[in-house]
Amino acid sequence: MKKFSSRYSIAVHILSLVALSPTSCTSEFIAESVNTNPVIIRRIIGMLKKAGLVHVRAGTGGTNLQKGLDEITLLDVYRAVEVADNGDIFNFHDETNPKCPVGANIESVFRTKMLQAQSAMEHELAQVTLKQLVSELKEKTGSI
Amino acid sequence: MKKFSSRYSIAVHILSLVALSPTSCTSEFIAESVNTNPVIIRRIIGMLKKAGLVHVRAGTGGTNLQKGLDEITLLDVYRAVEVADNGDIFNFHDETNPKCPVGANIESVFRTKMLQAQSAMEHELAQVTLKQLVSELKEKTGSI
DNA sequence: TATCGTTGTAACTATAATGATTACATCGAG
DNA sequence: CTCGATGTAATCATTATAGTTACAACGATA
Repeated sequence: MKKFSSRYSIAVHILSLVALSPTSCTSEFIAESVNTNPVIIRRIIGMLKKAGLVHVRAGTGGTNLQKGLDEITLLDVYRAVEVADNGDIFNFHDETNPKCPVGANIESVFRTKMLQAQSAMEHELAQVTLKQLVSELKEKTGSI
Repeated sequence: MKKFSSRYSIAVHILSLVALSPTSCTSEFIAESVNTNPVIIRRIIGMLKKAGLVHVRAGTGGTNLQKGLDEITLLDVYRAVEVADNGDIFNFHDETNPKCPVGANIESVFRTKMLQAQSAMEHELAQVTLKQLVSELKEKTGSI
């Protein structure tokens, strides 16, 4: 089955690194920690920038948080890099047969349930701030 | 972003149709309601069969529920047609740099949060039985 | 037993998202 | 002006999905 892209985990990685790093974070530097290509990093940073989560110094280089660590939740990051047009994570088979009573009405009934499930997931993501995450990260690493 | 496949909505459609239809449901018949190819239907029915949700009469044709309507939840259907190997819906960027304190530990911290979010979603799906869904469907259609 | 409709699958195609990479224009401090 | 960094387009390989054709196997029944 298709999962969420790894963009999300990379985005969280980037933000954690930016939060913890005393030095300026270039895409090259971040790419080394993530172990991927700098362009991948720049693309994701572009999304985070568009969402107002980070500020990037073009030309001279370097990324910084634009909000406090406790003002950014995992839901914010999720929405910045994963969410499609309408935000739904479930697909529906369009164009069911309108002549069939089931085909004509199943989608709206099913969609309601799916939106509830998605809300539950997003609610959970909204509970976790980057501050918490980074704090747990610090515990794991001892200190940085 | 990539969403869940429409297999899930088709699977629910199939089960609702089988539950409501007084006549035997062939893949041809179901395909007409869903408005797709019979092979698509047979493929999904194959997954539902493997999960023990339906019984199929090969040769003579026709699909029936193998459990009571109130014994099948949306989570059961979800797992039958959508769940990958380990069941996780989130991807992680593997092979982060182990020399970087963040790269070495971010995944395990992040994964914990993601599994909580996924659990919340699945818990919501587990609350809805096909019986409820079909009952709401009946209300919508007046009667079938 | 032979027939006929149905299921179960394999094989193939088109489409789309992802992740990686190269290339290059643009930015901005020194 | 120069140099390093960002922003972004273009390309490629890989993978999942959805649809389609084709056909073997099944099983009731005439």
